[in-house]
Amino acid sequence: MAKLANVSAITVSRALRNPDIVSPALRQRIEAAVDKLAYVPNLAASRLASSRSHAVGVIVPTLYNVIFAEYLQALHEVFLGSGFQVVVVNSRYSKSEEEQAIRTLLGQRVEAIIIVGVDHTPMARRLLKQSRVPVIETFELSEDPIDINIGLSQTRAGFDATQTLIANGHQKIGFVLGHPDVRAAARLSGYKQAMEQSNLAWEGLVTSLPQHSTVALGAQIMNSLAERKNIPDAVFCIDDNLALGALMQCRKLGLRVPEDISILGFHDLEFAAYTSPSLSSVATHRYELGQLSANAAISAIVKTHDNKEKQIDVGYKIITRQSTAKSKT
Amino acid sequence: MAKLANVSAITVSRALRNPDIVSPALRQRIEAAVDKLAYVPNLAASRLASSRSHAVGVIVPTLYNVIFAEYLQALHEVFLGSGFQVVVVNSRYSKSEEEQAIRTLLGQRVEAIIIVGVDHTPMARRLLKQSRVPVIETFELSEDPIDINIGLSQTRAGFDATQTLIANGHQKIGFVLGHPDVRAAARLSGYKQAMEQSNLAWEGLVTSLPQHSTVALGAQIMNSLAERKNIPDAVFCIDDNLALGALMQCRKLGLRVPEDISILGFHDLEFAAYTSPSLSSVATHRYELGQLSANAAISAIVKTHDNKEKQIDVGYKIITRQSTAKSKT
DNA sequence: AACACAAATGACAGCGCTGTCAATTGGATT
DNA sequence: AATCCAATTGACAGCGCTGTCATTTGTGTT
Repeated sequence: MAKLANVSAITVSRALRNPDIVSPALRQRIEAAVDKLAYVPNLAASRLASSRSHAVGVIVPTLYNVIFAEYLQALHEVFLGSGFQVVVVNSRYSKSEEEQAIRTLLGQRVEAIIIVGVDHTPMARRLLKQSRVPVIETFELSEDPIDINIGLSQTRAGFDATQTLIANGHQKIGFVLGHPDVRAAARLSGYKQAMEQSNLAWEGLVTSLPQHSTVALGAQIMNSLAERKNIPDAVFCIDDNLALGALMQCRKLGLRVPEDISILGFHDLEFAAYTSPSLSSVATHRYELGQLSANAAISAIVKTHDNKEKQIDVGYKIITRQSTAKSKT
Repeated sequence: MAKLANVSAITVSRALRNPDIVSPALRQRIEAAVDKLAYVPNLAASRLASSRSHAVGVIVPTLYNVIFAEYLQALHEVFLGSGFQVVVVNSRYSKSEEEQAIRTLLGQRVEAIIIVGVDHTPMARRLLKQSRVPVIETFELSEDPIDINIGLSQTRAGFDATQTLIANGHQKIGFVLGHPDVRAAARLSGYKQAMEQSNLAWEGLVTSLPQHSTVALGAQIMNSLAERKNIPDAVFCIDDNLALGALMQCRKLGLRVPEDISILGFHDLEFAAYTSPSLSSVATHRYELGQLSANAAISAIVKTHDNKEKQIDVGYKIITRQSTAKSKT
């Protein structure tokens, strides 16, 4: 900054960070100079000198899924209101990229790290632990949280959802998913537990393709499912995108939903209530998850109290709409 | 870094940045120490000392829309491969937040700024110009680019799309949108031009609600549209989410698509081809946009050649599917 | 053995801010 | 008028790296 606009560097620093403590005269001169030069302070220098980054890091597996967009939205709202910059990094569902992302964030000396998932490389865990920054693991429940853990039991959600289908009298319940990330795998495992508990077979009823869950994939899978001799009488889709694709494909194939086949989604995305027929789903509370995570991070940073809860289960809620109904058999 | 692991700081720096130029013996000692301490270099210090941030800034209006997720995906792929960190900031469709975002990014001394849109506050323009970092404005075409501009004409896209509906024999063509951001407004303006050119009235045919475009909103608008005495025989929706909601609501209302009403979306989102009936739309090339932007940024940073193109029009493509058809009248 | 040259390592200063403490200024108080 | 105190302002050093140049070491050549 051209302190050639009359004053010492430190006064400029003060005027910019806390205008009130500088006299009006100087403040005005400084503001004029700042404006004239379109001066923007070097954050790297500021961070280095103050040893505060005023930044928090967030690691998500993808930006390509609305659930994380919603979650990030909530995080942003809380953090920006508190003067923190949010640094979002995408691990692309890879543990090694996640470890890399952690290094990047720690290198920036973020003041907290919020990370989706509870499975990390051993090195990633060490980095997080030794860094001594508050760590919040989210979306899942951990047996052994690094620090704070806010999530829901994906396995129980899969189990309970399957139970509702079984309770509706379905026996041949298909499970469809794309490339199984950790949370999808947990839901699948819940499904299998529920099936086994009711002495129902699941072998041959699980359809998985390596792509990420999309409407297109849902349509494609439903299409191949329909070519079999015995079509499932209910299908539990790993997320609502798959479910929507399945729903659409059923229409094309002349399969009636829910009369011929029940369809259950997951996540209760915004559109679920507005499809035709409307889509039953399992609501996960992304927004709340984001808010709780952000607030937990902030309390941990200012550590007013370390009576902080170490683990919060935000649960889930099964939403029954038109796409699932009692079996006619 | 505990150079208490035997060597000078500068050697650690070298070993970490360019292992090849350090002897195997030292390198090993250093790696061992780094591992032991879970040492992560302070990026702020590095950036300050080297006056390189190895970061590029991206400003998007929202994370809550897949088109930007797709776009960011492409940016990430190109930049991460080139060793740049991508810093994403969300302006939430606000010009003042955008200006703030620009300050944040310039403060971090990002080496290029990629920004969605071509309308900025005067101060934002000044900041960008005086900063001397390469600036890439995208998604729209600018009359007066700050630096590089890669986009498409939203107005022409709106115009041409409307033309195809007119060419199908439709006369009462509705236009529905949520809260009109700049690009939506441009498409609307294209629609009006096309209608006027064919001597068709558009007054009373434009329905706008202040929310962001969602499936829910599309259903809601279609519902209110259907309550009128004379329902439009075609509807141009500002994006595919609205169109999907409209499509679903038509089914609920017993309106046949396209027999009773044609529906045209925008952006050609992934699901458009898989709805039932499949959705006609206007393909915008987000992925290509992202790749071109990233590559333009990289060339500008290394400025191998400044024979760089200043403006690229990536165009759009009207995709006709089942939801639009010739009018029966 | 003497020399030249490349490779490996280190010393030093400085990037642009801010924490800390000292100096100055201008009333208010007695 | 002398004293005191709060409000302003500045001096200085240092945050943890890296650019630059100097020094040391090792190898090959004649």
